[in-house]
Amino acid sequence: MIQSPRGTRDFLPDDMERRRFYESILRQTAQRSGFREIQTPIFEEAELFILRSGPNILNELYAFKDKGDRDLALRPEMTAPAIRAFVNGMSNDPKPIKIFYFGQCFRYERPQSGRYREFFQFGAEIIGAATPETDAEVIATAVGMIRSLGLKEYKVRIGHIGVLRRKLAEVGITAEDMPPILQKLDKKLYDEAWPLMEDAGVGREDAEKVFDIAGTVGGIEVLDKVEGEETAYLARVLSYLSVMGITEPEIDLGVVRGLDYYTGMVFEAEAPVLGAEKQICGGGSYTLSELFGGEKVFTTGFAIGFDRVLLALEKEGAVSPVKRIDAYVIAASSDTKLRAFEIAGMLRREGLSADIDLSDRKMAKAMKHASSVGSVFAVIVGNEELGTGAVTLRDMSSGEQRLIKISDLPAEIRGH
RNA sequence: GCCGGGGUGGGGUAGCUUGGUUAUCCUUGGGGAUUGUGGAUCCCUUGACCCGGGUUCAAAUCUCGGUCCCGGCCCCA
Repeated sequence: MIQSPRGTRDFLPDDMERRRFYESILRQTAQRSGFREIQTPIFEEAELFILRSGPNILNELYAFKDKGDRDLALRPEMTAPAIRAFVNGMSNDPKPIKIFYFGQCFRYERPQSGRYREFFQFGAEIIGAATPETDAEVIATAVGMIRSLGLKEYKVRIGHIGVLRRKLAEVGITAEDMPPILQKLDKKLYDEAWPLMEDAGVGREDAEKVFDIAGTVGGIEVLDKVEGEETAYLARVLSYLSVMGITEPEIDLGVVRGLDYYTGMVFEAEAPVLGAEKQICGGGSYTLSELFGGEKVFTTGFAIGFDRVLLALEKEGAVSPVKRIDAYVIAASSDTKLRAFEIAGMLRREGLSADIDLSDRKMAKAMKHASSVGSVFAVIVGNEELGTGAVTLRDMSSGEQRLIKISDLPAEIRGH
């Protein structure tokens, strides 16, 4: 037996129905805010991702050479492809540009709860604007999505990449020393950040001030405690969010995000029901286009980990509606089979979903099948009824059945 | 890359410690009891020890390696 490759999954009909249901919620939510969908290739030149994330990501990339000796890679994320597509094909579109995308990404990592080698991301970007309004719009969209999916428990934290960086620079940390320190501060591991800072020549008193900022968490009022244009900016973002009814985000000035192309506001969302891999959404404002040969354009965007959100919803006991077919057509005897197929074809042309017995089963078996595939009605095509131009329509949940003229059948089924 | 727990029909499981008859039970699938009516019951039936090496007269059971799954660390664009 051949199994699906490590870290990948088959999505069977029940899974797919559920996934498509939530996908369409995400699409509708994005469209409601004026975002339009794009689709980019599943593989790209490996260079694209190296430009974005540095050469180290090659280790976690599904990279390969094609027959033309091109260095390609399955996409590990979709922000870089989206910005590449913008540079290539949308750079002269009226700004700001609002786009969204959904699709699978691939990372060569150790699978664990909520982490797969093939996983699905939903993301959105606003390209060509750098204002508190833009950032608020993006956060509002992200939160709107999480809400419309029906997730009950989640946390949203908003920070600003500039606050900590400026403070660290002020106390004498060089740009090269900053990343490992920021990483510790992001996790609020001050004990581990301190030795690094000490080595870089920072005094204890200055370090405490840095920890203070990294630990600034709470409502809009905590912004008053930290001076600077960044906190004033965040206050404006929050006020826009507030009037749109988005009140759940907290301020967390310790939010750092991994990469240094972020330029300002950053935010994250997590679902506590998930274990170690609980982050469900991440985003912020950045510039990337200049790396890909375009002009520098400010962008704010986010990506939602679709699989994780679904996992969280499942843990919360959310149920998605089950799709049913309208009618299962059953020939009462073999000499009415042609008429049964004729009726099934007619129902389908009328836009109804109709299934029909394909093997020579007895009626009881066919009825059982109709029941197990979740058909709303059974249409019994037998000689007795056909004589008067009618069939028997059976409501599968109540068991009631009536004689219905074939010409009235679509209306009867639709009217249910 | 590291640590721990696992893998028995399509799904869920018993058996494994203490090696030994035809590998248990539930469910699902197929057929029948029911000759024009499903969800109940009964009967029949298909179907499994992750892969490979080792120990042994004998391995689902012990052992080693691989592989995959689950949880965690690291990482997380």
